[in-house]
Amino acid sequence: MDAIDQRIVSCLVTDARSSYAEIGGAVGLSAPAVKRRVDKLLDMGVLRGFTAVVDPEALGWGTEAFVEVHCRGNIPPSEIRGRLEPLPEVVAAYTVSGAADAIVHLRAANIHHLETVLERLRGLDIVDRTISTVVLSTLLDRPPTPEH
Amino acid sequence: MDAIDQRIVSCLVTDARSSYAEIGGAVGLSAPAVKRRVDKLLDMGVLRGFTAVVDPEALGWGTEAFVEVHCRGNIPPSEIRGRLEPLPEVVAAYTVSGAADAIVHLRAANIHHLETVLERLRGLDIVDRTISTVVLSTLLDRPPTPEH
DNA sequence: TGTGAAAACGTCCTGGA
DNA sequence: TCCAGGACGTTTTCACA
Repeated sequence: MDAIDQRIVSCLVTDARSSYAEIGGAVGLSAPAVKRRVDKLLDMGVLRGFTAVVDPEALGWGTEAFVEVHCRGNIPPSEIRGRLEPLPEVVAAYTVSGAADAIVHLRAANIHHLETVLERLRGLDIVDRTISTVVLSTLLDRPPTPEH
Repeated sequence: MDAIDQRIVSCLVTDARSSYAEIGGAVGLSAPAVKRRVDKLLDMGVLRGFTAVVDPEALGWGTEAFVEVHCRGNIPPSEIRGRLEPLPEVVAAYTVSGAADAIVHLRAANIHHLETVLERLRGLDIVDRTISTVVLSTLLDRPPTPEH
């Protein structure tokens, strides 16, 4: 993972469908050399894959919320994960420091759908109570880059 | 935006570097037909682009936090955005309902780096106070899919 | 790591349902 | 209007130096 690898990752984060020749031109390497490095980065797990960036609004996921989840008793993270994974509206979830056991990032079609999801979340027997924060607008959303 | 478009988007979310022929095989269309639909989806803004999924740990961004930001007085969202955008450690930011003016998602190299970033955040003249929640582990992290 | 060749792919254009 | 098929230039992907 040297400086050239970092620049290759930057290129792919900017556009995952750019050709090896293009990337090579940007970093000063031939296309096969770039491919070998990309394969290695995938193998090492630095690159996990390539995905399309979609507009959630256009797909009918216009409403977002962050939910602090407080669990009953001592629930291991794997248990929380197992309960959240079947809910398609959960796009991300974290265990956190502080009073809450987890922060859950939800995406729903609208406020009504969000309410239904929150009810299902509260209905889980591991969940004691939840504190919801509805997202009004997204100010910023960008992928992490290799350079600081 | 019909059922075939949704499946094309799903394919691209799963692997943004798959070929048009591969996608065509999955959805029952020829490669040129898939390309035309992808071009249209890009044009409509449903697809915003294609990016590499990187492992933040591998890039030296091992520490994450969510920060509730409370501003002084009435600050418009565009002003908040403008102040957060220059900070590379801010990976996402939202205006939200409730007492806080914004929720900021931070990524830092380590706890010490995180502390520095929090200080810079608190140093902004628009910021009154902040409440930080450090992420201990990521339970789930997945892109939004077209189907419910 | 770069070079070169073969196979696969992207990207047009044209005909047909 | 939207799709399949074909042609041509490009890219991927290998072997070898």
